[in-house]
Amino acid sequence: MDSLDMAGHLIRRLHQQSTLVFVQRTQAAGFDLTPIQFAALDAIHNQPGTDQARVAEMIAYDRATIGGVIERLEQKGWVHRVVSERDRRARELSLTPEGQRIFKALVPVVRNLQDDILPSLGDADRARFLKLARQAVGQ
Amino acid sequence: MDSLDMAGHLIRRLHQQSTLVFVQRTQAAGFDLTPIQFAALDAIHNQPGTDQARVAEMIAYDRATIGGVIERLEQKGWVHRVVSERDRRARELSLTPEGQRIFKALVPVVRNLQDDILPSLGDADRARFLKLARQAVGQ
DNA sequence: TGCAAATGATATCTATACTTACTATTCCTT
DNA sequence: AAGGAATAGTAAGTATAGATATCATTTGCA
Repeated sequence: MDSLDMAGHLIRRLHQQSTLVFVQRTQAAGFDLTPIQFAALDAIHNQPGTDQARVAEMIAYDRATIGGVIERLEQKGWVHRVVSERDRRARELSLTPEGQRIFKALVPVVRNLQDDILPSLGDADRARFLKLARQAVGQ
Repeated sequence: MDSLDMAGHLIRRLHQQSTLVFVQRTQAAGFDLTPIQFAALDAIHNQPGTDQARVAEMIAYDRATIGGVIERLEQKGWVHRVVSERDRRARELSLTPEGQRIFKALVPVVRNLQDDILPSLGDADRARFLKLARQAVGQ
């Protein structure tokens, strides 16, 4: 029995590889952010005015951790956070002009690094893998 | 462009799912440990007398974090850690009798939960996915 | 043989990631 | 309209995860 050959371990390795490639490639392009920060930017870009709980839902994240992620995006000056008038519990999120600019510049970089996350798979195998992955996460 | 449909994000979701299933299923069986703690136990079981740097290598982990993982296993009383006589920088690791017992009891539990990590894939698709994953991590 | 390079481990720092508990606010039902 | 349930967010705690720096020890080479 080899625990290193099981689903759990293989997926952990993939995640490791994925995060590493994301950070290295975006840094090489002159940016400083993590994959989850990008996912949050993307969610806010698609749904301006949304709140943290909605962002967490969209990117399949927990409510507790998203606060810190958004806070770091706010500190970078990419995200604006204001208390909602509709619901004073909630904070409405939007990209700042700087955030808009950064996000637009990031999109092609992030798109291009996807293939490098699975470098030892050919195009057909990669497409096959992604299709199965999509199915596995129920999407 | 939908960042949620890209390789990086799908892999993060898989990792999330994988960790959740591992913890839930092992807890249901009466154990309290994380996937990485199990991987470390497995490595030490396979190579008794090895040191932390070797364990980190075996399970593709970084040297800095493995110290904490092993320390928690030591606190649980599952791993014994002694300064090596060959090389006083290194600490030789081995499973305690309790650790041996726990590991043996864990093996079937961990093996059985693997399929639940990818529940929406049929047997054939799961095998296909794992083969591609193995290839992707260069194994 | 001496000393620089390499190695094992720890410490520190940042950032996920999730759980539980708590506060503030809103919703819903009677 | 009142009050309990539900929801948004934060706080605290534990555990990865990795980068970088430091310390002790060992190795290898001039």
